[in-house]
Amino acid sequence: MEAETANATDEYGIPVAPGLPDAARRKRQAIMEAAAAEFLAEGYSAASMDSITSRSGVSKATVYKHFGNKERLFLAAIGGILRRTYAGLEPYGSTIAEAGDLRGALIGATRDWAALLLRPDIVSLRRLVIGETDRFPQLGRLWYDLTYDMCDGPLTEAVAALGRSGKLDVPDPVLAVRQLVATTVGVPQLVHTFLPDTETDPAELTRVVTSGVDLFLARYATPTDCR
Amino acid sequence: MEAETANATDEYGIPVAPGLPDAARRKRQAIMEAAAAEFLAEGYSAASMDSITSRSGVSKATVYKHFGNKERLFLAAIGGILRRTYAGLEPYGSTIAEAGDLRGALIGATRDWAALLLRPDIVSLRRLVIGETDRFPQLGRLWYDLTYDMCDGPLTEAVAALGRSGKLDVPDPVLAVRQLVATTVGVPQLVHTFLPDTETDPAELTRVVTSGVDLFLARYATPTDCR
DNA sequence: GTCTATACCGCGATAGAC
DNA sequence: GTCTATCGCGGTATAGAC
Repeated sequence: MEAETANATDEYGIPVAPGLPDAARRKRQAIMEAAAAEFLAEGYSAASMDSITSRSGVSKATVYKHFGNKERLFLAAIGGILRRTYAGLEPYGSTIAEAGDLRGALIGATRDWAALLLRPDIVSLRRLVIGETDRFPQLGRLWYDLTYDMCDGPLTEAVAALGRSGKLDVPDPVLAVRQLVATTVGVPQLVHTFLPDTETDPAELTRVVTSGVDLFLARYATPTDCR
Repeated sequence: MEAETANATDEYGIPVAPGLPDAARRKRQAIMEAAAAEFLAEGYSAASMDSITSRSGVSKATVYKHFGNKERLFLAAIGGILRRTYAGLEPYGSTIAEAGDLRGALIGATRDWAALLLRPDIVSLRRLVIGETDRFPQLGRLWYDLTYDMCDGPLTEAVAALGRSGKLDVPDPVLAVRQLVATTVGVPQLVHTFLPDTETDPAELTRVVTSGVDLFLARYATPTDCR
């Protein structure tokens, strides 16, 4: 049996910090930040615990006291970044069901969401999670769930509500939202995923997202007139 | 200056085999296959040259004679798989412009393309390429170009032709095809990317792809009647 | 809890005989 | 071209003093 300090995990199997003295907490935080930078730059296997140690300014033994081994440090660092990235966000779609201008609201929400996912640091984080999904399925599941909770879920809720009130004609709200996200966010994201130096300027992003929303509405909007 | 045998590359910077004796070619092939299996299972950094050596049944020195170093072996093995995977395929979309049943042709083409990209070995290969794109941008570029040449390019050609002949109303054929691919292939692909043990049965795939094609046609098909 | 010093191993790559 | 044997480095993880 090992010390519980190094073994507490959440429902994804990602390490969490129990109650600790203040000085220890600050060091733990420094280690996590150094680890995140190293893992993002090098990937899991190529990252070195020595490098993380010197980046964080503590000794190697301290790193191992806190996290036990490299795998747990990886999960704590990347899982932490993931959580922090999404923690400050307003769930998208929460205001869409009540919006007077549905088309404008959809464009705004998907553009914001796309702008976040196209940020270079998020693109790199996403590449890392995808690349390590075979070894660390918890991270893939965490990414998927966070994305669902912050984006697809609320949007599905809103689309279903609009369906009930007759403003949209959506036989399958879940699928419809996945299509909406794919035609808006997914289109530029595919390029950024494979071509590292791609940049999408805001005007082009707006154009793509707008076209995607119009595609969505052409199929799912309730016909209002016919001339 | 090193021997040219170990340094010939194609336009992506991926090693290619020059003219070699037959026995050497067979060993080279065995090394490439062992390397592909090892890299796919372990990723680049965690893969071991010793393991590749013993898998392939030749000595380590022979591996280095043929490929020079680990990076070049990785590029040759993964680039080779990529090329071989796509080499036997009929480019999608080539028959779409002339098809009598446009909707059926689009459903067939996107379903076939999706079925290929959802194969577990292709999903793993894609994860590997994405995960190593920062370190090996040639592979990301190669994947992107192959995908374009086999799928998006021909489809764009067909859609543009259908636009010229008045059967579709597409102001931007390039964007329209990216949207079509996103709503069909991209929707199930996203799940498979992050959740390793996902399976999509053929009926569900057909349902998703059909819905995506109908979404596409709702916006871009030329209106025929209005009741 | 934190440090320094180190054990121990597997890695990529090479030398030299054949 | 191919082999066996080995080098030297950097990896994760730990022991023991404070």
